[in-house]
Order: sequence, then structure tokens, then C-alpha cells
Amino acid sequence: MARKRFDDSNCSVARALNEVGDWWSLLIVLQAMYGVRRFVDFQQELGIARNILCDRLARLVDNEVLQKVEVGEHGSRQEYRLTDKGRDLFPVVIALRQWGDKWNPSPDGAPLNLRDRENGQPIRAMAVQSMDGRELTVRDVYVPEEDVPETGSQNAGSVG
Amino acid sequence: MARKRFDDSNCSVARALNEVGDWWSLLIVLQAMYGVRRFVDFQQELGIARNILCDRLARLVDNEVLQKVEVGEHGSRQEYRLTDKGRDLFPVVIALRQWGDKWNPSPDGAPLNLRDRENGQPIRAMAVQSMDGRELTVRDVYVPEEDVPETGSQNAGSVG
DNA sequence: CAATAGGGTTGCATTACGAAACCAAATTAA
DNA sequence: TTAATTTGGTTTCGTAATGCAACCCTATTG
Repeated sequence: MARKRFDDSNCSVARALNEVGDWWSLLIVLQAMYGVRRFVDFQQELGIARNILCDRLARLVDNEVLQKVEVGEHGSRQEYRLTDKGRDLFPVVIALRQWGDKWNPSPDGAPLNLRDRENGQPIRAMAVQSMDGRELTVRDVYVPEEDVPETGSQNAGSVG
Repeated sequence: MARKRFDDSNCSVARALNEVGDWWSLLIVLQAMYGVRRFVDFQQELGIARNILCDRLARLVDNEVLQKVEVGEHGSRQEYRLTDKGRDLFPVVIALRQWGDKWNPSPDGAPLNLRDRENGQPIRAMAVQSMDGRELTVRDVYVPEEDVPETGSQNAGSVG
């Protein structure tokens, strides 16, 4: 049967995964953050099959993560650029990258080091924070009683 | 042909997606963060096919994101619990959730609100930060020249 | 002792993915 | 000016992954 979709799930993680939760989409967004904009370049950087790339780009455009821009005089040259929505995936990508670097260190050498353009310092480790800046773990948070989603659909009861 | 895998990619995002980048794995981890530990509960909460759930749980255990624990006297009752590695996905999940809440608001009602156990306040929006706490966008970071990965394999040149 | 719950496995139909070939418009090279 | 190349796709086809349902075995409950 068809792959299950979660467009109308009342879990926003599920809805998010619906848009960028497949093998390629996030990598495409990552490349876009690296500055890649052209079909051929995505294809070469990722080694993705062209038909799949077409499909993913179209879906990302549909979901307004990317925007397709005609460049060149008579059309026939396109660019795929990140929208604000797409750029907003930056924390997701960085969180994932840091997790990967920490728990699956690169087989050959140092992790990609990202630096603050302003002073050349490395960036901070991503963390869930309280309003006053404390770092929160899974156990430090909860869902208020009145907001606990009913079980059996997509969300379980308590966090922690 | 086989779905492309990225075990040995020198991009840590790709390696991370290799472990939790499919449709179900992150949702399973999310449920685990909600406190779900039993096979049947995962199955009911997610509505996932049982064989797929088996496969994903086994893979997550292999990758040390979950740990399988025998409970009950004579075996035959298992629990799947998050490891430190799994719990460390918290920032990833929260970043994804906040992105989903912002750009694909729940069709029926308010987003799941997570609160700080210590004072009942909501948590902060995830952000990539500089060492001194400034919020950084994609354009505020760069990769130092000597660390720029060669093009054509898995990473493009510059960030921004 | 029968019924049920927990945790899987097996078979089968449907769908998605990957590789390579093919295509057409627009550039560039000769 | 014609031929080759680049860009952005689509088509075809074989393989892999998914979902559903049915089945299995071991504990526990009634």
C-alpha cells in the first residue's frame, strides 16, 4: 500500500517530517544552505538520481521550502532558492549535524567546523533552553494537563 | 537498486539521516521521549505496520539510539528505552517541532506546549547561537578556508 | 483450561527508488 | 552555421521498501 502520510496529523513533528522527512529533502536543503542553487549542481553534489531530484525539488517548492526562479534571458535556466521557511530549517540541520558529529564522528577527520562570521569563533552546541537560558533535557519539561493530547491518535500522554 | 545509504559519507548530516532519517525512526524516538516503551504502544500510537516497527526498533537498537531491556520475570516482556545517544536527539526533535508549529500550524488547535518543569514557563525557540549568545542565521556563519570540503563528493564549497 | 496480551515473523500486493536512456531548448565551440 | 554541450527534465524498467493481514509462540488472566 501507499506510504503513510501525515498531512493532517495533529503532531507537528509528523507534519514536518511529511515535508522534509525523507532521505533526500533535508540534504537538498542542506546543499541549498551551502549555496547550491542549480539542478545539475544538486545532482552532482548529492549523487541523487535525476528523476528523484525532480520529484523532491518539486515537492519542496510545493511546500514552499524552496522557490523556483527563472534566470537567464529566455527562460530555461532555473534556480532553486531557499525561502524563509526553508532558511528556518537551519536549527534543525545544525542540531542534526551536531548530533551526527558527536555520536557518529566522521570516519576521516574532523567535523565540519562552522564559525561565526563576526568573530571567527565556533558556534554553540544546540540545546533546548528555558526562558532564562538553562539547558533543558527531556526530563526537565512537561506538557500541562489541559494540553495533554488524547492517546491513540498520534501523541502519547506525558513527556519525560 | 538499493536505497542509497550514507554510512561513510563525510557529511555528518548524511550519516545522521542514515540512522534516523526515514519516515518512522524519528517518530519512534519522539514517542520514546513521551515515555512510550512497549512494542504494542508504539504500534498503537503511530499506527505503523508491525513488521516495519520491528525493523525500525531493531535498527535503532543497532545504532544505539534505543536499548532493548528484558522486563518481567521469565523474559518475554521487553522495553525499548532511550539511550544517552537517543536522548541527545531532543534538540533535533524540538527544532523540528517548532519548525512544524511555525510553518504548518496544527489544523485543529494549538501547538503542543512544552513547559519548563522548574517554573512552568514555556521553552525558548531553538536557535543557532554564537558563543556570546547572539542568534545566527545561515548567512552569519562560514567554513574556514582550510576546512572547506572538496566539491563533488558530498559537500559543497561555502556556507552562506 | 480457554482466552487474551505481548512481541514477532511470513506472504503478498502496491508503491517508491535508482540507473540509465532519451528528449528538447538554449548555449557555446568550431 | 553547424555541431557539440549544458540544463532541466521525462520514460522505462528492475529492485527494494511499505502496508495489510494472517499466523506463531510464550506468558499471563479469567
